Amino acid sequence: MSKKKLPKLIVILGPTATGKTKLAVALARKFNGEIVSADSRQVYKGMDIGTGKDLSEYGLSVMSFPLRIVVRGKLQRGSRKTIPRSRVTARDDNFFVPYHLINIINPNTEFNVAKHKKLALKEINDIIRRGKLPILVGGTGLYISAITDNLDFPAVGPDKKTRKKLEKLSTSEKIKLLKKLDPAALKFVDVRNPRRLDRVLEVCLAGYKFSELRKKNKPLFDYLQLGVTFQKNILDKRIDARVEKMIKNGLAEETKKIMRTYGKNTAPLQTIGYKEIIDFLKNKPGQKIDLETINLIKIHTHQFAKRQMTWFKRNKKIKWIKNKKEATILIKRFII
RNA sequence: GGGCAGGUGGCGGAGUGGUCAAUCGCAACAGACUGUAAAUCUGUCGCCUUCGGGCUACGUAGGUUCGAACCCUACCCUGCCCA
Repeated sequence: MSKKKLPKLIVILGPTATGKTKLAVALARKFNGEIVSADSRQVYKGMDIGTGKDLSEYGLSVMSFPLRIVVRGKLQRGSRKTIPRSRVTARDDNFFVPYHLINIINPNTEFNVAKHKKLALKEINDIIRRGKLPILVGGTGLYISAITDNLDFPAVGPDKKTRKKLEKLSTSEKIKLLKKLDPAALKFVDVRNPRRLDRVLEVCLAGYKFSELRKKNKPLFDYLQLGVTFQKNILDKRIDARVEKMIKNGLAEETKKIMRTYGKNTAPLQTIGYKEIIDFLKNKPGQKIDLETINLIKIHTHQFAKRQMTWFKRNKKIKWIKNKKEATILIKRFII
Protein backbone atom coordinates (compact mmCIF):
# COMPACT_ATOMS: atom_id res chain seq x y z
CA MET A 1 0.00 0.00 0.00
CA SER A 2 2.83 2.34 0.82
CA LYS A 3 3.94 1.67 -2.69
CA LYS A 4 1.07 3.80 -3.88
CA LYS A 5 2.66 6.77 -2.18
CA LEU A 6 5.77 6.57 -4.28
CA PRO A 7 6.10 8.91 -7.25
CA LYS A 8 5.15 7.39 -10.58
CA LEU A 9 7.72 6.56 -13.20
CA ILE A 10 7.18 5.21 -16.67
CA VAL A 11 9.92 3.10 -18.21
CA ILE A 12 10.11 2.40 -21.92
CA LEU A 13 12.71 -0.23 -22.74
CA GLY A 14 13.64 -2.71 -25.43
CA PRO A 15 16.42 -3.62 -27.82
CA THR A 16 17.89 -1.23 -30.31
CA ALA A 17 15.96 -0.10 -33.40
CA THR A 18 12.50 -0.71 -32.04
CA GLY A 19 11.29 2.87 -32.04
CA LYS A 20 11.46 3.45 -28.29
CA THR A 21 12.14 7.15 -28.69
CA LYS A 22 9.26 7.71 -31.04
CA LEU A 23 6.86 5.94 -28.75
CA ALA A 24 8.17 7.68 -25.66
CA VAL A 25 7.84 11.10 -27.25
CA ALA A 26 4.28 10.39 -28.30
CA LEU A 27 3.45 9.25 -24.79
CA ALA A 28 5.17 12.25 -23.26
CA ARG A 29 2.97 14.51 -25.36
CA LYS A 30 -0.13 12.67 -24.33
CA PHE A 31 0.63 12.49 -20.62
CA ASN A 32 2.53 15.73 -20.10
CA GLY A 33 5.82 13.95 -19.64
CA GLU A 34 9.52 14.50 -20.02
CA ILE A 35 12.08 12.00 -21.14
CA VAL A 36 15.12 10.77 -19.29
CA SER A 37 17.43 8.68 -21.42
CA ALA A 38 18.84 5.41 -20.10
CA ASP A 39 21.34 4.91 -22.85
CA SER A 40 25.02 4.43 -22.13
CA ARG A 41 26.13 5.92 -25.45
CA GLN A 42 23.77 8.76 -26.17
CA VAL A 43 25.25 10.68 -23.27
CA TYR A 44 28.25 11.51 -25.44
CA LYS A 45 28.32 14.69 -27.47
CA GLY A 46 29.22 14.22 -31.10
CA MET A 47 28.24 10.57 -31.21
CA ASP A 48 24.97 11.19 -32.96
CA ILE A 49 24.62 9.07 -36.05
CA GLY A 50 26.12 5.90 -34.64
CA THR A 51 24.08 5.92 -31.46
CA GLY A 52 20.86 6.63 -33.30
CA LYS A 53 20.16 9.82 -31.42
CA ASP A 54 17.44 11.08 -33.70
CA LEU A 55 16.92 14.30 -31.82
CA SER A 56 14.36 15.45 -34.37
CA GLU A 57 11.96 12.93 -32.86
CA TYR A 58 11.57 15.18 -29.86
CA GLY A 59 9.77 17.71 -31.96
CA LEU A 60 10.08 21.38 -32.72
CA SER A 61 12.23 23.32 -30.41
CA VAL A 62 11.41 26.93 -29.76
CA MET A 63 14.38 27.86 -31.94
CA SER A 64 13.13 26.11 -35.02
CA PHE A 65 9.61 27.33 -34.54
CA PRO A 66 9.63 30.05 -37.21
CA LEU A 67 10.96 27.66 -39.82
CA ARG A 68 8.11 25.23 -39.72
CA ILE A 69 4.77 26.79 -39.24
CA VAL A 70 1.36 25.68 -40.13
CA VAL A 71 -1.00 28.01 -41.86
CA ARG A 72 -4.43 26.66 -42.50
CA GLY A 73 -3.14 23.14 -42.15
CA LYS A 74 -0.36 23.54 -44.65
CA LEU A 75 3.29 23.32 -43.78
CA GLN A 76 5.37 26.20 -45.07
CA ARG A 77 9.14 26.22 -45.01
CA GLY A 78 10.96 29.43 -44.24
CA SER A 79 8.07 31.60 -45.20
CA ARG A 80 9.13 35.19 -45.45
CA LYS A 81 5.64 36.53 -45.07
CA THR A 82 4.99 38.04 -41.74
CA ILE A 83 2.23 36.14 -40.16
CA PRO A 84 0.58 37.56 -37.09
CA ARG A 85 1.59 35.49 -34.14
CA SER A 86 -1.99 34.88 -33.24
CA ARG A 87 -2.50 33.10 -36.55
CA VAL A 88 0.53 30.90 -36.18
CA THR A 89 0.02 27.55 -34.53
CA ALA A 90 2.65 24.97 -34.12
CA ARG A 91 1.47 21.60 -35.30
CA ASP A 92 0.04 20.55 -32.04
CA ASP A 93 1.06 16.97 -32.54
CA ASN A 94 4.68 17.97 -32.86
CA PHE A 95 5.52 20.26 -29.99
CA PHE A 96 8.86 19.92 -28.29
CA VAL A 97 9.29 17.31 -25.59
CA PRO A 98 12.12 17.95 -23.12
CA TYR A 99 14.72 15.22 -22.90
CA HIS A 100 17.53 14.66 -20.43
CA LEU A 101 20.88 12.86 -20.23
CA ILE A 102 21.53 13.02 -23.94
CA ASN A 103 24.60 14.99 -25.08
CA ILE A 104 25.79 15.72 -21.59
CA ILE A 105 29.51 14.91 -21.75
CA ASN A 106 32.43 14.72 -24.14
CA PRO A 107 33.62 11.29 -25.25
CA ASN A 108 36.82 11.64 -23.23
CA THR A 109 34.88 11.91 -19.98
CA GLU A 110 34.50 8.74 -17.94
CA PHE A 111 30.97 7.60 -17.46
CA ASN A 112 29.32 4.65 -15.75
CA VAL A 113 26.18 3.29 -14.13
CA ALA A 114 26.70 4.99 -10.81
CA LYS A 115 27.06 8.37 -12.45
CA HIS A 116 24.06 7.74 -14.59
CA LYS A 117 21.95 6.71 -11.64
CA LYS A 118 22.84 9.85 -9.75
CA LEU A 119 22.06 12.15 -12.68
CA ALA A 120 18.91 10.32 -13.66
CA LEU A 121 17.54 10.45 -10.15
CA LYS A 122 18.08 14.17 -10.08
CA GLU A 123 16.33 14.66 -13.41
CA ILE A 124 13.43 12.40 -12.52
CA ASN A 125 12.87 14.19 -9.24
CA ASP A 126 13.02 17.56 -10.98
CA ILE A 127 10.41 16.44 -13.45
CA ILE A 128 8.16 15.25 -10.66
CA ARG A 129 8.65 18.54 -8.86
CA ARG A 130 7.50 20.32 -12.00
CA GLY A 131 4.35 18.29 -11.86
CA LYS A 132 5.15 16.28 -14.94
CA LEU A 133 5.43 12.59 -15.65
CA PRO A 134 8.97 11.19 -15.89
CA ILE A 135 9.56 8.69 -18.66
CA LEU A 136 12.78 6.72 -18.51
CA VAL A 137 13.68 5.49 -21.98
CA GLY A 138 16.51 3.32 -23.13
CA GLY A 139 18.09 0.01 -23.92
CA THR A 140 20.83 -0.17 -21.32
CA GLY A 141 19.42 -2.79 -18.97
CA LEU A 142 21.80 -2.16 -16.13
CA TYR A 143 21.18 1.57 -16.13
CA ILE A 144 17.43 1.00 -15.95
CA SER A 145 17.78 -1.60 -13.25
CA ALA A 146 19.95 0.78 -11.23
CA ILE A 147 16.97 3.09 -10.96
CA THR A 148 14.02 0.71 -10.79
CA ASP A 149 15.71 -1.73 -8.40
CA ASN A 150 17.48 1.12 -6.65
CA LEU A 151 20.80 -0.66 -6.85
CA ASP A 152 23.23 0.22 -4.15
CA PHE A 153 26.66 0.90 -5.56
CA PRO A 154 29.70 0.41 -3.37
CA ALA A 155 31.38 3.57 -2.22
CA VAL A 156 34.52 2.72 -4.14
CA GLY A 157 34.70 3.90 -7.68
CA PRO A 158 37.07 2.81 -10.43
CA ASP A 159 40.64 3.22 -9.25
CA LYS A 160 43.41 3.37 -11.79
CA LYS A 161 46.16 2.48 -9.36
CA THR A 162 44.64 -0.76 -8.16
CA ARG A 163 43.71 -1.65 -11.70
CA LYS A 164 47.32 -1.23 -12.73
CA LYS A 165 48.41 -3.47 -9.89
CA LEU A 166 45.84 -6.09 -10.81
CA GLU A 167 47.13 -6.16 -14.36
CA LYS A 168 50.28 -7.81 -13.10
CA LEU A 169 48.48 -10.72 -11.47
CA SER A 170 47.45 -13.89 -13.21
CA THR A 171 43.87 -15.09 -13.00
CA SER A 172 44.68 -17.82 -10.51
CA GLU A 173 46.51 -15.34 -8.33
CA LYS A 174 43.50 -13.05 -8.46
CA ILE A 175 41.19 -15.86 -7.48
CA LYS A 176 43.46 -16.74 -4.58
CA LEU A 177 43.42 -13.13 -3.48
CA LEU A 178 39.65 -12.97 -3.63
CA LYS A 179 39.41 -16.19 -1.65
CA LYS A 180 41.37 -14.46 1.07
CA LEU A 181 39.59 -11.09 1.01
CA ASP A 182 35.99 -12.07 0.38
CA PRO A 183 35.37 -15.83 0.04
CA ALA A 184 31.62 -15.33 -0.09
CA ALA A 185 31.95 -13.39 -3.33
CA LEU A 186 33.46 -16.42 -5.04
CA LYS A 187 30.04 -18.00 -5.12
CA PHE A 188 28.48 -15.49 -7.47
CA VAL A 189 31.30 -13.68 -9.19
CA ASP A 190 32.20 -14.94 -12.63
CA VAL A 191 35.94 -15.32 -12.09
CA ARG A 192 36.44 -16.22 -15.74
CA ASN A 193 35.40 -12.74 -16.67
CA PRO A 194 38.50 -10.61 -16.07
CA ARG A 195 36.59 -7.36 -15.99
CA ARG A 196 34.30 -8.66 -13.26
CA LEU A 197 37.07 -10.21 -11.25
CA ASP A 198 39.10 -7.02 -11.35
CA ARG A 199 36.20 -4.90 -10.22
CA VAL A 200 35.43 -7.15 -7.28
CA LEU A 201 39.04 -7.10 -6.20
CA GLU A 202 39.10 -3.36 -6.61
CA VAL A 203 36.29 -3.08 -4.09
CA CYS A 204 37.86 -5.62 -1.75
CA LEU A 205 41.29 -4.04 -1.86
CA ALA A 206 39.71 -0.78 -0.80
CA GLY A 207 38.72 -2.53 2.38
CA TYR A 208 35.14 -3.57 1.66
CA LYS A 209 33.46 -6.89 1.17
CA PHE A 210 31.90 -6.97 -2.26
CA SER A 211 29.49 -9.69 -1.21
CA GLU A 212 28.00 -7.44 1.45
CA LEU A 213 27.85 -4.19 -0.47
CA ARG A 214 26.01 -5.47 -3.44
CA LYS A 215 22.32 -5.15 -2.75
CA LYS A 216 19.03 -3.77 -3.87
CA ASN A 217 17.32 -1.10 -1.84
CA LYS A 218 13.70 -0.26 -1.33
CA PRO A 219 12.22 1.12 -4.54
CA LEU A 220 12.18 4.86 -5.01
CA PHE A 221 9.38 4.89 -7.53
CA ASP A 222 6.16 3.24 -8.37
CA TYR A 223 7.13 2.29 -11.87
CA LEU A 224 5.54 0.78 -14.93
CA GLN A 225 7.91 -0.95 -17.35
CA LEU A 226 6.77 -1.15 -20.94
CA GLY A 227 8.83 -3.21 -23.37
CA VAL A 228 9.00 -2.79 -27.12
CA THR A 229 10.39 -5.50 -29.34
CA PHE A 230 9.92 -7.42 -32.55
CA GLN A 231 10.27 -10.95 -33.75
CA LYS A 232 13.97 -11.66 -34.23
CA ASN A 233 13.99 -11.73 -38.04
CA ILE A 234 11.96 -8.55 -38.29
CA LEU A 235 14.12 -6.78 -35.76
CA ASP A 236 17.23 -7.80 -37.68
CA LYS A 237 15.77 -6.29 -40.84
CA ARG A 238 15.00 -3.07 -39.03
CA ILE A 239 18.55 -3.00 -37.75
CA ASP A 240 19.95 -3.57 -41.24
CA ALA A 241 17.94 -0.69 -42.64
CA ARG A 242 19.06 1.52 -39.81
CA VAL A 243 22.72 0.67 -40.32
CA GLU A 244 22.45 1.47 -44.02
CA LYS A 245 20.96 4.81 -43.09
CA MET A 246 23.73 5.54 -40.62
CA ILE A 247 26.37 4.91 -43.26
CA LYS A 248 24.54 7.16 -45.71
CA ASN A 249 24.23 9.85 -43.07
CA GLY A 250 27.97 9.92 -42.63
CA LEU A 251 28.89 7.57 -39.81
CA ALA A 252 32.40 7.29 -41.22
CA GLU A 253 32.88 11.05 -41.07
CA GLU A 254 31.51 11.19 -37.57
CA THR A 255 33.91 8.46 -36.49
CA LYS A 256 36.88 10.23 -38.04
CA LYS A 257 35.95 13.45 -36.34
CA ILE A 258 35.88 11.86 -32.90
CA MET A 259 39.13 10.05 -33.64
CA ARG A 260 40.72 13.33 -34.58
CA THR A 261 39.58 15.23 -31.52
CA TYR A 262 39.86 12.57 -28.84
CA GLY A 263 42.09 9.86 -30.29
CA LYS A 264 41.10 6.47 -31.58
CA ASN A 265 41.49 4.84 -28.18
CA THR A 266 38.73 6.88 -26.59
CA ALA A 267 36.62 4.39 -24.65
CA PRO A 268 33.25 5.28 -26.17
CA LEU A 269 34.61 4.48 -29.61
CA GLN A 270 34.35 0.86 -28.50
CA THR A 271 30.80 1.08 -29.69
CA ILE A 272 29.19 -0.93 -32.45
CA GLY A 273 29.38 1.04 -35.66
CA TYR A 274 32.40 3.06 -34.65
CA LYS A 275 34.77 0.23 -33.82
CA GLU A 276 34.21 -1.57 -37.11
CA ILE A 277 34.86 1.62 -39.04
CA ILE A 278 38.05 2.24 -37.06
CA ASP A 279 39.23 -1.29 -37.92
CA PHE A 280 38.46 -0.70 -41.57
CA LEU A 281 40.27 2.63 -41.63
CA LYS A 282 43.28 1.03 -40.00
CA ASN A 283 43.71 -1.23 -43.03
CA LYS A 284 42.38 1.01 -45.73
CA PRO A 285 42.78 4.61 -44.66
CA GLY A 286 40.86 7.13 -46.67
CA GLN A 287 38.80 4.54 -48.52
CA LYS A 288 35.05 4.33 -48.70
CA ILE A 289 33.53 1.98 -46.15
CA ASP A 290 33.06 -1.40 -47.85
CA LEU A 291 30.22 -3.86 -47.81
CA GLU A 292 32.06 -6.27 -45.55
CA THR A 293 32.37 -3.64 -42.85
CA ILE A 294 28.75 -2.60 -43.17
CA ASN A 295 27.78 -6.23 -42.86
CA LEU A 296 29.88 -6.59 -39.73
CA ILE A 297 28.13 -3.65 -38.14
CA LYS A 298 24.79 -5.24 -38.94
CA ILE A 299 25.79 -8.58 -37.44
CA HIS A 300 27.23 -7.03 -34.31
CA THR A 301 24.07 -5.03 -33.84
CA HIS A 302 21.94 -8.18 -34.22
CA GLN A 303 24.03 -9.79 -31.50
CA PHE A 304 23.74 -6.73 -29.33
CA ALA A 305 19.96 -6.71 -29.65
CA LYS A 306 19.95 -10.35 -28.62
CA ARG A 307 22.03 -9.61 -25.54
CA GLN A 308 19.65 -6.83 -24.64
CA MET A 309 16.74 -9.23 -24.91
CA THR A 310 18.52 -11.79 -22.75
CA TRP A 311 18.75 -9.15 -20.08
CA PHE A 312 15.14 -8.01 -20.39
CA LYS A 313 13.64 -11.49 -20.68
CA ARG A 314 14.29 -12.41 -17.10
CA ASN A 315 12.51 -9.28 -15.87
CA LYS A 316 9.00 -10.60 -15.48
CA LYS A 317 7.62 -7.20 -14.54
CA ILE A 318 8.01 -5.87 -18.05
CA LYS A 319 4.76 -5.53 -19.93
CA TRP A 320 5.51 -6.15 -23.57
CA ILE A 321 3.38 -3.94 -25.75
CA LYS A 322 2.68 -3.92 -29.46
CA ASN A 323 1.83 -0.29 -30.06
CA LYS A 324 1.10 3.14 -28.68
CA LYS A 325 -2.51 2.25 -28.05
CA GLU A 326 -1.64 -0.59 -25.70
CA ALA A 327 0.88 1.62 -23.96
CA THR A 328 -1.67 4.36 -23.52
CA ILE A 329 -4.21 2.04 -21.95
CA LEU A 330 -1.66 0.68 -19.50
CA ILE A 331 -0.38 4.11 -18.54
CA LYS A 332 -3.87 5.50 -18.05
CA ARG A 333 -4.65 2.67 -15.69
CA PHE A 334 -1.30 3.10 -13.95
CA ILE A 335 -1.37 6.82 -13.24
CA ILE A 336 -4.81 6.96 -11.68
C1' G B 1 43.51 -29.92 -75.24
C1' G B 2 48.19 -29.76 -71.80
C1' G B 3 50.45 -28.27 -66.86
C1' C B 4 49.81 -27.05 -61.80
C1' A B 5 46.90 -26.31 -57.32
C1' G B 6 42.68 -27.77 -54.87
C1' G B 7 37.62 -30.01 -53.44
C1' U B 8 36.67 -31.22 -45.31
C1' G B 9 30.77 -29.78 -40.98
C1' G B 10 26.19 -23.13 -42.49
C1' C B 11 31.00 -20.29 -44.00
C1' G B 12 36.46 -19.69 -43.63
C1' G B 13 40.20 -23.05 -42.66
C1' A B 14 43.53 -27.15 -39.92
C1' G B 15 44.31 -32.31 -40.26
C1' U B 16 47.53 -36.02 -44.42
C1' G B 17 46.99 -44.26 -42.24
C1' G B 18 44.54 -45.84 -36.09
C1' U B 19 44.06 -41.65 -30.01
C1' C B 20 38.94 -37.88 -35.85
C1' A B 21 32.45 -36.46 -35.45
C1' A B 22 37.36 -34.13 -37.08
C1' U B 23 42.08 -28.23 -33.76
C1' C B 24 40.69 -23.24 -34.55
C1' G B 25 38.08 -18.73 -36.22
C1' C B 26 33.25 -16.80 -37.90
C1' A B 27 28.07 -17.21 -37.99
C1' A B 28 23.97 -19.44 -35.29
C1' C B 29 21.54 -20.90 -30.63
C1' A B 30 21.21 -20.52 -25.25
C1' G B 31 22.86 -17.99 -20.95
C1' A B 32 25.46 -14.67 -17.21
C1' C B 33 25.64 -9.63 -15.71
C1' U B 34 25.77 -4.04 -9.36
C1' G B 35 31.03 1.71 -11.27
C1' U B 36 33.92 -0.05 -19.20
C1' A B 37 27.29 -2.77 -19.92
C1' A B 38 26.50 -0.89 -27.67
C1' A B 39 31.25 -3.38 -22.73
C1' U B 40 32.83 -8.09 -20.75
C1' C B 41 32.22 -13.24 -20.07
C1' U B 42 30.17 -18.62 -20.29
C1' G B 43 27.90 -23.01 -22.57
C1' U B 44 26.03 -25.66 -27.03
C1' C B 45 27.00 -26.28 -32.03
C1' G B 46 26.42 -33.74 -37.91
C1' C B 47 21.91 -36.98 -36.65
C1' C B 48 19.69 -40.11 -32.75
C1' U B 49 20.18 -41.23 -27.51
C1' U B 50 17.34 -44.44 -21.63
C1' C B 51 23.87 -39.98 -21.90
C1' G B 52 26.52 -46.04 -21.61
C1' G B 53 26.48 -45.35 -26.54
C1' G B 54 24.52 -45.92 -31.61
C1' C B 55 24.36 -44.08 -36.77
C1' U B 56 25.84 -41.29 -41.20
C1' A B 57 30.01 -38.40 -42.69
C1' C B 58 35.80 -35.11 -45.23
C1' G B 59 33.59 -34.13 -54.23
C1' U B 60 31.69 -39.22 -56.65
C1' A B 61 32.67 -44.45 -57.58
C1' G B 62 35.84 -48.30 -56.85
C1' G B 63 40.48 -50.40 -54.71
C1' U B 64 44.76 -51.35 -51.09
C1' U B 65 44.79 -52.25 -45.68
C1' C B 66 43.12 -55.49 -39.60
C1' G B 67 41.96 -50.11 -40.08
C1' A B 68 41.42 -44.43 -44.74
C1' A B 69 39.40 -37.53 -44.46
C1' C B 70 44.47 -39.10 -45.04
C1' C B 71 47.49 -44.24 -49.83
C1' C B 72 46.10 -45.98 -55.24
C1' U B 73 42.78 -45.73 -59.81
C1' A B 74 38.96 -43.58 -62.63
C1' C B 75 35.46 -39.89 -63.04
C1' C B 76 33.10 -35.04 -61.85
C1' C B 77 33.85 -30.01 -60.29
C1' U B 78 36.71 -25.27 -59.09
C1' G B 79 40.94 -21.83 -59.55
C1' C B 80 45.53 -20.36 -61.91
C1' C B 81 49.01 -20.97 -65.99
C1' C B 82 50.20 -22.63 -71.16
C1' A B 83 47.81 -23.67 -75.88
